[in-house]
Amino acid sequence: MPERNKKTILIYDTLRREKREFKPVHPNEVRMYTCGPTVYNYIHIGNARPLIIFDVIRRYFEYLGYKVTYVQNITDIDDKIISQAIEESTTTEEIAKRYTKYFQEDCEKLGVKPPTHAPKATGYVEKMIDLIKTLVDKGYAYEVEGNVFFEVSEYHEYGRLSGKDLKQMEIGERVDDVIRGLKKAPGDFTLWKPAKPGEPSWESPWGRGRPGWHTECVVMSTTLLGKEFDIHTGGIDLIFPHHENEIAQARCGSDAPFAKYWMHNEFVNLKDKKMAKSEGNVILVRNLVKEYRKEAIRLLFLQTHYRKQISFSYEALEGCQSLIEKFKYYYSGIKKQIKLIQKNKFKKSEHKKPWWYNRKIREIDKAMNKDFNTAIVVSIFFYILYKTYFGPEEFKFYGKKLLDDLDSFLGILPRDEKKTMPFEKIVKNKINRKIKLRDEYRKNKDWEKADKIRDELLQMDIILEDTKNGTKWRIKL
RNA sequence: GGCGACGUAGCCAAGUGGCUAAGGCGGAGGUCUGCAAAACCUCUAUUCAUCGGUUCGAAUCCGAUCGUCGCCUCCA
Repeated sequence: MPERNKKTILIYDTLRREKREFKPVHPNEVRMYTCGPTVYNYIHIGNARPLIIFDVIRRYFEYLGYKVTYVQNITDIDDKIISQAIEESTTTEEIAKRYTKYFQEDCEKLGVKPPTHAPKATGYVEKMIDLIKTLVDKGYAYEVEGNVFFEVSEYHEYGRLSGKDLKQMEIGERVDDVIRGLKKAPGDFTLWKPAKPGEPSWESPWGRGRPGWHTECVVMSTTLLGKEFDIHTGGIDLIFPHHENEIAQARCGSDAPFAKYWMHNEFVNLKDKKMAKSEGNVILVRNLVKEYRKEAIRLLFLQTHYRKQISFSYEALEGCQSLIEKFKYYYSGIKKQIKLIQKNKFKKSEHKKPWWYNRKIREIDKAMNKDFNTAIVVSIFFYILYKTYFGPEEFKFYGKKLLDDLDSFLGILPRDEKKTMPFEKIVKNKINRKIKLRDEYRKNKDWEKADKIRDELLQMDIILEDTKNGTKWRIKL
């Protein structure tokens, strides 16, 4: 595919605070790492934003012809998992296993392509211990009573990513007083912590314990993607301390450059407050996908640039939903049109590229290559859809091709539903019987009874449309 | 207290120095229809939070003011 614009992609890099030209570490390859979930709970639509936006960016690179290796970790050992296990009176393994499954199901329901690798933290503990050992040996970390802390003042670039000056910072209130007493400086962060009796733990030079919060991402990203890889992504809240601490460990642990570009998405707000488990104002993906199509949810996020806050509202989502309904109408219309003209007079060779074909490709590239402006791409998508549907016959084929190409990374085109399930056949017959009955009433101009049937079906989310070719029905999306 | 982002129609949102300020949702009117639904056509910001400044020219640059949000603490 298009060699065309590979060299001109601009990515806003959080580290440098500017848009930088994307130059892959390995030619024609993109290696990306995203911080995945801690699996102790269901994900909400705030979590869905990075999943969707980085899925689109990943697929855009693939669309351009890059070989993409995409790694997203699963944090399956953590304080929150332990407390959730206690709450549900079960094991941490059980909790992690269950919520990993739920997470992957939710991703699928959002149309997110599975990552190339989905490593689990518990599979990399040995390597984490190695890294921590190295950091201790090099003098960047110190051990106190079974804890190992990273000594932030030893790394002179600490604070560069987040733009923080350690001296100006207020140190968190919630840090355990005991832990605080052990640290040399309040900003030092935990690399290894001793396990309490009954907690999952691993043997280490500092006694039985488990790794801190930030080491796993360093180890897994560099193991699977190399000491230097292209893009590291995550939510804006991860900049500090998580990503800052990753950089510190990676750079001090080896002379590796680590991630070349840092991308961060802005938040989803609900009533002007960020959506977060800690705020208690979450809307779960699990519930949302029952009512709304995944294409609508994706569209909602793609209509806004990823570095801008989104204020979530059902009103906006409803709007996306009805737009998806339109997409379906146009797209299946185009497919029917093509079938028809191919059956009649057209041969494949007679299909022509529309006059706007190359222009639109250029516009798409321009928008995407300028730090992934998906909002513009979506508007171009409308244009192509309308132009193809209403345009002349010879343009239909290439118009559709362009739509398919675009949708290979947007994922907003509703495809045909899955094959009919047996029980659906029964339902269909029932609906058809009702429609037949209603037709009788309509013939006799018994509008009251006819409308009653229509209302009944509407109650079941069945919308009737009286057309010249008889009554058609469709399911309310 | 330190650092950062944002404020464009009823709503979502693009545009960041120069053609009449994209696009979508919603709304209004029309065509069609038994009435609807769907579809199609038309309309829907003299103005970009406010006030100053720079400029031949600003939503776009600079300054001030007001407002909203985020990070500094587990969080996408």
